[in-house]
Amino acid sequence: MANIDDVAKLARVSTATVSAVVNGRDGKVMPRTRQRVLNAIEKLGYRPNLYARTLARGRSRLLGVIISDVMNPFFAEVAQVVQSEALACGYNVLIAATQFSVHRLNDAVEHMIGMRVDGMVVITTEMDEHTLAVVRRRKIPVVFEDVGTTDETTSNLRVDYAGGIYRAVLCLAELGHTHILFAENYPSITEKRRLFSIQARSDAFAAAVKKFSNLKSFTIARPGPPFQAGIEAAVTARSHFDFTGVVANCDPIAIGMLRGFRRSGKRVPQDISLIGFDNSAWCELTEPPLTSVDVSRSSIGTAAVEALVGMIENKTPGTDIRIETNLILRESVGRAPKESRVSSNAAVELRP
Amino acid sequence: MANIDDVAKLARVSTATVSAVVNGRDGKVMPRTRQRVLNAIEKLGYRPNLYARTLARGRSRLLGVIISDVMNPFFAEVAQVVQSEALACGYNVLIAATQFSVHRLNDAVEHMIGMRVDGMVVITTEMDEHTLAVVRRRKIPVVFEDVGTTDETTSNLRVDYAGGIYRAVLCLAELGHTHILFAENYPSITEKRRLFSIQARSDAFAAAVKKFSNLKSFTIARPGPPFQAGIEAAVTARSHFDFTGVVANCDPIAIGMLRGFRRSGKRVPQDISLIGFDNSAWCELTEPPLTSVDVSRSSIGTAAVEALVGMIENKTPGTDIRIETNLILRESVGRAPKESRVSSNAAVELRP
DNA sequence: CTGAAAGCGCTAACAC
DNA sequence: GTGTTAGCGCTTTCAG
Repeated sequence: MANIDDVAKLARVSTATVSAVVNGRDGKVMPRTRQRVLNAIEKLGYRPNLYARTLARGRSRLLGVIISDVMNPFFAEVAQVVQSEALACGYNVLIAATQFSVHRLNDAVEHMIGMRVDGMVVITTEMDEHTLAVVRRRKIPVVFEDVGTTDETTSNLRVDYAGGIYRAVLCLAELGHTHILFAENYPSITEKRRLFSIQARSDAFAAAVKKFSNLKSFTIARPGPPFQAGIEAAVTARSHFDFTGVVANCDPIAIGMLRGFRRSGKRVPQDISLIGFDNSAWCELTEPPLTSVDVSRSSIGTAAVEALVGMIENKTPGTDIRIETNLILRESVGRAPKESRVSSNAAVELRP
Repeated sequence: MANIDDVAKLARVSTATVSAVVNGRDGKVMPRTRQRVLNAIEKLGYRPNLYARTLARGRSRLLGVIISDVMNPFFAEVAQVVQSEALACGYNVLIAATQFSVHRLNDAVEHMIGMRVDGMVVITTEMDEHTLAVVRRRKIPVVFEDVGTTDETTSNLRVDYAGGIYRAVLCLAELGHTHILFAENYPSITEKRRLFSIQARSDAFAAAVKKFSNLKSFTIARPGPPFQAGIEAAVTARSHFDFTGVVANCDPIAIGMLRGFRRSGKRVPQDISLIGFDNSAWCELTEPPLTSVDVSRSSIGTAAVEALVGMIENKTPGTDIRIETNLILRESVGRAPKESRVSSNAAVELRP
């Protein structure tokens, strides 16, 4: 493949001139010369080698974004927004997915360091102290989501789970619901530990309910993938608890519950009001469309890039960045029905 | 940031030795020396500069994949599969999204050339002759989807739309449906041109129906985004055509129709059987779950990488690669109802 | 305005 | 086994 020397030779100029033309530092190049260079480039199909360029420049203007899974629309959208935002700031973006493996997280980080990224944003469900330490030590500006510490080169996105869940509960309360169920899942029978962001929602629910004196609350947790867990939760919960409002800790659970309720003859929203979490694209497609708590992916993306660029270019120290949440009203919520159902507290897996 | 010289100095060896250690060319390095080098690396936090490495090696072992949109699960999954498949073959992968813009397609291609990718797979809805020519001229191995030509360095993925649609029609016919509707959308009132892959499905439907002597078929096309178009199509179609089976040209349309039918009091599958196209994740979540034609994303990914690696490493000439499609049965299809509805052929936008 | 030349950090012969 | 060194292709002073 043709290189800068070939072009220089063909245009009968030096490589410096070619470089100037290629990088738009005109002004310093006579139009005639410039044209000769351009012709040579065209003729040879010359394209600068970006490795050589980056090496020579000593600066990558590259941002790394590490997410858990490209196929998850949440992560995909965040990556997307980071990318276009970064582009606007003159940075290119390198995307890596960990597939939820700590090992691949580590690989990704090492790769980004090798690529000399100027900064990175890590929005993953998994996290590794060691990996984190490596980044810290190098003082590479980095933005995490919901990770504890903050320092000179690390910022933190804090999603306002509490606010979102509170709004969901408030909404139900205002519609007259007094008995509210929180539905969640956990990985499997043997693995009950959950991600921080998932746990945070549980905690937020407990906290939200406390603020209302007249609310009775229940929690049901089922093992397995969220959609299945949701179906099961809907069926199980109805025979154990007395409730008319439900907050699910993610949309797939809510969608599963929608199916569970329908199959057991309960109508949403006439009999039961249902609220999901994440405001994913699915919410629009369900029947009825699902009310859900929105975590702005675009806020996450823009906030991350803003923080990153600040740390990179102005040495701004890392900060906590609050990410707002909002309740998006759709048709899955309605006034609480008049009559109440029989209550009974048998043994189901539930959380305090 | 520490470089190879720093490490060499600290370990009191030459850079060649450091390089040998870093690249696992042990055998040629005494364990003692090796250890010294490793210590130095650890102490300095040394990580090889990938740009310098690639430049020196003269080979990127990089594959580029260009898709239209990361947020679309179809593209995301293809990218995903290509990535892991490539990794298995010892290639890294660079992903770029065009957001359906020809301009960005071009940028992406230029960037990949700059990165000296060994080959690329381009699965986009948009396409540009000029861009294509640039790649051809450079003889960079490339895999396209549903693009006309094939040559020494370009292969083609051909999705078997005809087979998939045929199976859908066959399925309905076998269940006793004799009046079948094909539902599709087009960008907008002013822009009726559609993507090749979309048009191919229309054509496939027409062809499939011809194979059955007893089938009566209709087509309805509505402008706008598929989900909305689907809702509208369901409502409109029922007042104009007499049908019991529907094939939609993509899942969102089918999901929209599901809503449209429900709202107009028709039950799926009791009154109407409905089949989507793409077998997206949504199909599992609808009520009832949607029967759909599956285009194997993993086949696309693996086939693409296989073809690419063949062209790169063995100079295999480009070929056409057939991608199979399958009908995935779920609950949105059932036997045709006994009675038929009144028919009337008023003026709706339809396609031959 | 243009050219010569010194790196950027690493690899891979080729010596020793 | 280990060191020396000549590139890889581009950018960027610094002269002219």
